[in-house]
Amino acid sequence: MITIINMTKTIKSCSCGPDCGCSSGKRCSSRRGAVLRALSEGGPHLSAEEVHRFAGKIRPGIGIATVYRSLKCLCGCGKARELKPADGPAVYEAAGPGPRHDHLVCVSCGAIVEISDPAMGRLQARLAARHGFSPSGYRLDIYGNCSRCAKKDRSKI
Amino acid sequence: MITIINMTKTIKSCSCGPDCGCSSGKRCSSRRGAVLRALSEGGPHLSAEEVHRFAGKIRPGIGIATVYRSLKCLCGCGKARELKPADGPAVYEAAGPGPRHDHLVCVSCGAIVEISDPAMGRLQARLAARHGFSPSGYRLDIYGNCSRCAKKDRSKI
DNA sequence: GTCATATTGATAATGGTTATCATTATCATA
DNA sequence: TATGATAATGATAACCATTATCAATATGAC
Repeated sequence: MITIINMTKTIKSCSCGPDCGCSSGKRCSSRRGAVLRALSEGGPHLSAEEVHRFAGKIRPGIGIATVYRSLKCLCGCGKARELKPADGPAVYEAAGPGPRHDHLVCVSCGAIVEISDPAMGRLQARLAARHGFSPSGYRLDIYGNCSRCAKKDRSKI
Repeated sequence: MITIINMTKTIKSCSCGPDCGCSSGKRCSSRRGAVLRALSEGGPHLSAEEVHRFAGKIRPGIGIATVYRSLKCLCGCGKARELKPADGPAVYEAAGPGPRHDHLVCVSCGAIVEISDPAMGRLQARLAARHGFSPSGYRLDIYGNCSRCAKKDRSKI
């Protein structure tokens, strides 16, 4: 099920900056702003739990349900992205208007390295077009061993 | 947490064919064989629940816990792959030795189209190498609207 | 200020997945 | 073939991330 953000209503004035998610036709909310700030300042990849902790420092008393709702809203309007690791809870990252990035995921130590390559965007668009698809986004995760873990493994043998 | 398949013990004889997952140093099991068969015959993308239903026809009485365990085992030894959609339960697909494929995911109707492109494998290897990564696999999901849903959207406007 | 309604926090409910445990099946060895 | 070690199994309880509910509150158009 895909949640379609309501676009029929537009806010005329906004007191919490242009980044709180309210530009998508929702009411302006200081909590959503706190969630977005937590997302962009708290680290590259935060679980909902971690976002909750961090947002609680910015806006004390914020509830975990609100964090989940805000994350969903922010993902819906493109200001955040959700990543689902093979195990553990979903993690989130702020998604600015800049170039998007992909992930190298180390299966040994769990490290996630963000990478960016323009060729990937081109290839993805080409693949989609070939199948009559109108792409809105993509996600590339490369699994393997990071250099440190690969070295560790070699020394064990 | 990564589950490392025990490789210290090797089975000398196997009565259920080379595809049951036991070649990874585990005991041979007819249920695991049934899960793998369900996976390859039941459809391109099955949830654990669906695998359970299908495997139950092959090997009646198989438990849901066994299905989860078998799926994990098969994923661990490369005979299956786990996909985590943005919502809903994880789905699984058989992963033969043939060329791997990527996914076009329609965000309107939920359809998943499998695509395959050798350029993707090359690009992925290049990206990993650039960061000292030893890649073991990757996953590319492209989100957007399939041709039918895109057409439907246009007719609405 | 007033009204309609989106948002919120607390918390119960949900549901996919995993852990537990007693029993059974598998396989190497004698 | 019998035996012992132990992996696999089924039933089900437990886990836990996420969602639904609901009454109270905050927001924004007028």
